[in-house]
Amino acid sequence: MLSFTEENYLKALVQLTIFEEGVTEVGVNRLAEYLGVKPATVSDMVRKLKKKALVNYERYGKISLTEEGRFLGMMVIRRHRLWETFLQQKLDFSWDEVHELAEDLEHIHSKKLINRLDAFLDHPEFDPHGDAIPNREGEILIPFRRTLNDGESGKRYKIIAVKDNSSEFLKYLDKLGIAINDEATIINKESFDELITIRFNGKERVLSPKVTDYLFVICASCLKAKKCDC
Amino acid sequence: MLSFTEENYLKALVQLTIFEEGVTEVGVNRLAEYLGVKPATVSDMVRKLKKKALVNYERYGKISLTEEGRFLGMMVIRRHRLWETFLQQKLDFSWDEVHELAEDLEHIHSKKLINRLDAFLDHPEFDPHGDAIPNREGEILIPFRRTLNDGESGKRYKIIAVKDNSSEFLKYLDKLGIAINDEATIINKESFDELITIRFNGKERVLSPKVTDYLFVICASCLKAKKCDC
DNA sequence: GAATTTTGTTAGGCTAATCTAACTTTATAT
DNA sequence: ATATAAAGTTAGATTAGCCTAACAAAATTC
Ligand SMILES: [Mn+2]
Ligand SMILES: [Mn+2]
Ligand SMILES: [Mn+2]
Ligand SMILES: [Mn+2]
Repeated sequence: MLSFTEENYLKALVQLTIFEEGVTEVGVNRLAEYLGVKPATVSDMVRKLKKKALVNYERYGKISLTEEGRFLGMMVIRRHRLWETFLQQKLDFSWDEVHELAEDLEHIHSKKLINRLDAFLDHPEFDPHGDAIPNREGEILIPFRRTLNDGESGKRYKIIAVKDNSSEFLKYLDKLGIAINDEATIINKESFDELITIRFNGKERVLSPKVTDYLFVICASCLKAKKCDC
Repeated sequence: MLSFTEENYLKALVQLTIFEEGVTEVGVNRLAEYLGVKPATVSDMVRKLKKKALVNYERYGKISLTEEGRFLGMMVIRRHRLWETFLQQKLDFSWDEVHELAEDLEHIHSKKLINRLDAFLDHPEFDPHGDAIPNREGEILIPFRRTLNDGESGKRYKIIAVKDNSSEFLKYLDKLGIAINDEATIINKESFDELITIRFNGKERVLSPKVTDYLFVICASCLKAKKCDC
């Protein structure tokens, strides 16, 4: 059985080497920074995870997940996102509150519990932040995700997920009236300061890159494909 | 903030000094036995809890809870019993499965979460084992509880709670067809081997003291009083 | 009231997860 | 191709929670 801490290392590795576009391995320093610990600590832990066959790693080399490590990391994320969905849908928490609570709940291990929870929620596909929920095999839909900042003027986009789950960011979106599944048209793109003006639900808003860089979108014409290369 | 372990010590102390009839303090050995650790370990931990003003204790003396310690211990039990109720009512777990899972869930700290859960469940009074759920002030109904083994032949009793939450015991009750809130009449009490025969719901069962000692009852004539001295 | 048993404490050690400080290896830039 | 910078490792310390073994105090028994 994995400890709390070991699970958090695996989860971090999934985030950094699978969800991060085009990266399949990370260094000790990057992982340490991500987890908020010192490189020395990661150095030790990674040796331990290697002994358990959860990561690939050689002295002074890069770290990547093994099949088993990837699966276990995905399970942590599955639990996290299912609990977030439960908290929002059944206990009426707002989307900026659920992440914190799920950080603890994700470490409750029972397989049966999490599958019952999944059924109770009617097998949700996405969590409150628009992130896909891995299935019980650890498989997940990882779409090519572009941000609103990459969008073109005049085109229409659907907001499918947020890249930042922090309470501050999510509350700001609430204030702007922006929510997952909203469709917005870019009516202006200022190249000087990267300000983007969008129109949606009859409203008009000016957004800075601090927002547009953290909103994942799909262009309206690719909606069915759940993938957008155009 | 209390650790997992500290919370388990406080919970154990509530069980031993508040729920156990007529006991207000315990020794190091008893607590160690209850928690499944060595006395030396308890000796250390109790000094730590005293420094945090959660227990009253002097070297070579008995251990009891302070006001604060009692409250925090009660909160652990409140969370435990609310989660048990959730698991049974919403996720369809059976009463012999919920205790194990609640052992982990009880350590999730958010006050808001537990109060939302309470509301979601419609403020239940009792958990799946018939145990009263402490309210948010840490208050609890502690009825005078007698077991079926103390009952008299010919009288009618309602089964209100079980004293043992183990899966084995609860499954045996399922097999006998005995459930919380059943009403049964004692039709025979054998003084030689303490076997008790009851009739309930048209069935008749012979019970050993291993069962009758672990079923809390109230006599049918005192049902409204929720307390039974007769 | 002394001997024995029970109960509780202390000293010293272990493991997991963290740190700091000193060091080594690898990468980058002249 | 060196020098410098960046990345990674190691040694030694700390804290929480546990252990065993030796000891001390308190309670019981004779
Ligand atoms: Mn989250
Ligand atoms: Mn999420
Ligand atoms: Mn229980
Ligand atoms: Mn219970």
